[in-house]
Amino acid sequence: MVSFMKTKCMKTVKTRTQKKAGRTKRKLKRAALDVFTNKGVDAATVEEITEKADLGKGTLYQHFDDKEQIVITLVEEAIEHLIERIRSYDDTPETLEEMLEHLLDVHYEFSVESKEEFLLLFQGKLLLKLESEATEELEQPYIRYLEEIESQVAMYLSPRIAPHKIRRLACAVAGLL
Amino acid sequence: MVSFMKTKCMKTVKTRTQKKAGRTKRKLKRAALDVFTNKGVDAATVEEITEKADLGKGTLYQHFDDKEQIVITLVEEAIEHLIERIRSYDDTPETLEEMLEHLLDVHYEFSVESKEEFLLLFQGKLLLKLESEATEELEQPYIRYLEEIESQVAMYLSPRIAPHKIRRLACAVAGLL
DNA sequence: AACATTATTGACCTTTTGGTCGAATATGAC
DNA sequence: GTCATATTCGACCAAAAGGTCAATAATGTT
Repeated sequence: MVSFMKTKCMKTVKTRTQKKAGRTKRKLKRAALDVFTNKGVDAATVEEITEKADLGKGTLYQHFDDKEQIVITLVEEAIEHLIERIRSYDDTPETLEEMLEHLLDVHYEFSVESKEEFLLLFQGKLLLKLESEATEELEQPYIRYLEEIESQVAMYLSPRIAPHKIRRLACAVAGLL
Repeated sequence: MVSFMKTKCMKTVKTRTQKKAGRTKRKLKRAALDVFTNKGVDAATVEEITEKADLGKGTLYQHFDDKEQIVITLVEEAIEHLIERIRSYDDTPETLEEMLEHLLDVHYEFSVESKEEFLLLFQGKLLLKLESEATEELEQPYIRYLEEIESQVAMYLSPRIAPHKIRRLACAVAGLL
């Protein structure tokens, strides 16, 4: 019998093994990001990743269900970082122009300061299939990201503008089209 | 003993089998382009291609050495088409501005009218590795393409401008950066 | 220290896939 | 028609890669 609760969210209370597991997971993500950006997601192999992380192959499957899951995790995190940047500005943009400038600046900065995440996000086929129908798991973060841009931009636009036009504008800003 | 020459370049003189072989090769290229743009070059399989072309697997290897060769062939052809477009303008650009406008127009048109070739060319990792050292077989057509743009643009620029700046401009025009 | 729990490992299995090859078919020369 | 040549085919092979698991090591609890 276990006699205590798993206090899931109290970050500070972490046993040593949990910390180690955390470090391992981070090492895996680092290595995976590296391999993915260098060889492409499809061409990258699980063993390359674990080898680069200096870990056994099985370890990866302790932390992620499968190869796709680690891709999804990395994409989600990268999108999260991008959105954080989008939401934080030194001084609030007053006009649509200023807002667009802000968005473009953010993307440029991101591509420089987080080059690998940037490469991961805008690698290959994914982006160009957003128009299509299937809402696969991998596409969801991209959609979240577009919606974020849309909501930011929409504030400066007349409510009469058709949603699909806003979407197009968002795509253009994101460089997805 | 064979009693006649293979007249390699006289296009019009084609035996029926040669014509059929040509059709087959074209079917393969069509199918490959299709699969590559939909699933990505790495994820695409040879059997998907031959199946889509409604041909046996071995047939592909009759016409191409291996999977990479068919990729290279398609990339080369696409680049060739792009370069053809770049070289042909209704009226010769007079200024640098007009030249740049022409180049951008061409790229846009190409992305619309030859969507699949466009997607193939600007898919994934390839483009972003041009800065690096290795002159792999696949990168050569891209370099040819950049050099074409450079030469077109250079005509309008002072000869004092550093080559690497011209290269940068070419990259920007091509959308490679 | 003794036992329980969790993390890690790498040999192993299975599926996928690039590539081969001899048989079969179609075409060309005579 | 007959033989030679070129093309096509798909069963087959070997290598690569995703994923599993029983054994091992590390950590936590009493």
